[in-house]
Amino acid sequence: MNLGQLEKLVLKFFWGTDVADAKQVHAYFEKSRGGTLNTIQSTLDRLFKKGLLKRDKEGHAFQYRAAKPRKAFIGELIQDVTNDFTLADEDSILTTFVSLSAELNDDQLDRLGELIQDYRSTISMEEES
Amino acid sequence: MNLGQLEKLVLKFFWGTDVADAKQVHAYFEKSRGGTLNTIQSTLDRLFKKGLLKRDKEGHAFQYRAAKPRKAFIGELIQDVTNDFTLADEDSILTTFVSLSAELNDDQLDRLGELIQDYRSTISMEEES
DNA sequence: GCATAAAACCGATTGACAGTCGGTTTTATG
DNA sequence: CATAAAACCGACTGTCAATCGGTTTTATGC
Repeated sequence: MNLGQLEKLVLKFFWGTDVADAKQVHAYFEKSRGGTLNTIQSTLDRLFKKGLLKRDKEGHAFQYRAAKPRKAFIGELIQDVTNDFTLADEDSILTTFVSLSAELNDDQLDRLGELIQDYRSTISMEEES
Repeated sequence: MNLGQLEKLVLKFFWGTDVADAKQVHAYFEKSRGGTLNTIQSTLDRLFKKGLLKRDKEGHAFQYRAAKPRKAFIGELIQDVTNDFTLADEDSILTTFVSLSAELNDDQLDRLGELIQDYRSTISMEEES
C-alpha cells in the first residue's frame, strides 16, 4: 500500500474526526495547503477505493469515515513493509519487534514491559472485537 | 523511503551476500526474472544514491554491499512509516509496539518477553557500536 | 413532477519515480 | 597506449498521486 502526501494527511484527519464530507475536509485543509474541492473529492475517492475510508450517502453528499482504527492500520502497514524483507522461515512480527527494540532506551523498555503485562491480562480475560 | 520491486529484491540479495559487483548480481537474477546488466547497474546506482548500498571500486567494477544490517534497515523503515501517522505528542516507537502487539498470539508474547529480557541484559552489560 | 443546485463522476494533464536498455564515455590494465 | 570492461548518460515506458475543468447524476424544495 503506497500513499501520497495528501492521502496521508486526509487519513490522519479522519482519525481525529469521526465523519466528514468532502466539503468539510476541504474546509479543513484549505488554509494550510490550498487546493480545490475537486482535489479533495478525488483523494477521498481514491482512499475509498483503497479500502481505507468507508462512505455512506446522506442527502447530497457522501459521508466518509476511517475504515479502521489508526493503530490497526499502522500495524498492517508495518507488516507490509516488513514482509518484503523477511525471510521465508522467519516470524515476521517477532523480527519486527527485534528490529525496533534496537531503538528503545531503558525507560521505553520499562514502559514496554508494562504494556505487555497489560496486554497479556487483557487477552487472558476475554476478547472483545 | 520508497522502493521499487527490483530494488527490494536486490537489497534482500545483499543481506545474504557480503559483497558483489553488478555482473554477479545480474547473474543471480537473470534466471528468475531476466533483464539486462544495465538494468541491474542502474538499480545498484539508485540504491547507492539512496544510501542503502555502499560501494568501492576494485579493479574495473564497483563492489557493492549493504550499507546497514537488515534489522536496522527494517527498524528505520518502520519508523518512517509510523512517523507519518503518529501524533505530535506520542512516543512513536511505543505506539508502534502497541499497534503490533494486537497481532501477537500468546506464544509470541512469551517469546517476546524473553527477547526483551535478553535485550535488557545486553544493554545493561555494556555497549558496542 | 420538475427545476436547480449540489455533489459525484469523468477525463486530461502534470510531475515523480522505477524499470528498462541502447549507446557513449571513462578507466584499469596488459 | 590499445582495448575490453564497466560506468555513465539519456531516452522512453508505465504507474500512480495530485490537480482541476467540465459534464452527468441526484436529492430535494417549490
